[in-house]
Amino acid sequence: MDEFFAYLLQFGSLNPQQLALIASKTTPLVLSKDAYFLEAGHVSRRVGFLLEGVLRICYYSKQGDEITRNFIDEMHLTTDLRGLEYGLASPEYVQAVTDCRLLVFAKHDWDELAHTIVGWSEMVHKMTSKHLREKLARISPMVSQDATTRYQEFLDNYPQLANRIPLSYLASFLGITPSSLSRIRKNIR
Amino acid sequence: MDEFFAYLLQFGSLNPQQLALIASKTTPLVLSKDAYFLEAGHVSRRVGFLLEGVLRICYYSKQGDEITRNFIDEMHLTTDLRGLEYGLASPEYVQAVTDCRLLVFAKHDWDELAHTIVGWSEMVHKMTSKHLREKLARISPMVSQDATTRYQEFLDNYPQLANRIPLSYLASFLGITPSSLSRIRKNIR
DNA sequence: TGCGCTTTTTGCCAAATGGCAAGTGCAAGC
DNA sequence: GCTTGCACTTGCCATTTGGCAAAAAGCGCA
Repeated sequence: MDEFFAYLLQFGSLNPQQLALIASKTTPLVLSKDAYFLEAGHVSRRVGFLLEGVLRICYYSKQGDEITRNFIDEMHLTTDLRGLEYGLASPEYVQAVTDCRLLVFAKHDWDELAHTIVGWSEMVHKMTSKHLREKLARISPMVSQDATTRYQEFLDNYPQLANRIPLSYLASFLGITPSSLSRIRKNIR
Repeated sequence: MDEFFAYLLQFGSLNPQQLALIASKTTPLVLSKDAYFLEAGHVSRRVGFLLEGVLRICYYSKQGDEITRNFIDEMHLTTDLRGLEYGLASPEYVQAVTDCRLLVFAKHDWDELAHTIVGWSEMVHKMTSKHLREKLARISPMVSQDATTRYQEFLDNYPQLANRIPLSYLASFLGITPSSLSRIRKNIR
């Protein structure tokens, strides 16, 4: 829980009462490897904070290929804004890559905090936009880089992740085939 | 100005007085082709709404190559959130690809609207997150697609843009060389 | 331990893309 | 009409990456 408080306090100040209120709205959730936190076609009505483990976001392309679009690692929030803000079904899956522990808010509680905690929606705004900006900043350069550079940047961005993720997921995230990633790894050694 | 009002009203309701107040804070700005709306190293303290023309966001890679990261077309906002929200210098340029007409807010006025118009910061939040989510949704698939598919998706996403943008900028945006884009165009014909 | 399954590595060849340089086309200015 | 500059196209060849299949390695489980 302390880790979650530390995360929140990046985005504004909260007194102990407020932190306690926030904590009282969370439910612990354990996901086994390969279990889904969110399935495509469903409306996400919750917000998760990942205490331990790795999640991935994936979808199926028109050609039917499964594509891993993003990884979520410890101490980050995960939700589907389409569901949370607009009540729309998610086109993507959120799946546990390893066993995971999360703290989960129901949408209702998450939204209600805005009425109880002054500045809460401001903080949520900052979390959302920081999160989106960081994703964008990581993905944008990938378009103009070759596969080896993309892999090395991934290692820089997520040093603690590479050895916990199956090669096939990582290859898909990098936009290359598993064979190519395997060869790239060999060349780097 | 009506186009700008229509844009704003996507994100919440505003009465005529409020619209008039907002309008009174804008300054028209004309940019000639190739002029900069924002230069790397500077702190952006304004928000622009593009009435006419095309802008691009670009930067220089470590290798010194100029890379076009994004295009902004009519009826969209442009700013640098690092400057606006955190007072940080922009690492990127915002340059006019064609002659442009904009409406511009000074940061001070933009922020002040939050005190005068109930729900303004909420609206700004929605604009920001919608904008970021859309960019992300367009860029993400590009990583896993081949160059031809990326080009065709670009045509779908920005049908009115392709013929107004120099081939070299578009190639850079797509992460390929101008020669390759030229060949792709030939193959599609 | 040994079996069956999945994941990763490797080899072989084809296709896509890059690098570079020369050629073409078009528009502005003289 | 000619020249000049710039953007785009094309040709040639090297490199990267993909597709496919087989081999090897890892892993759970009886």
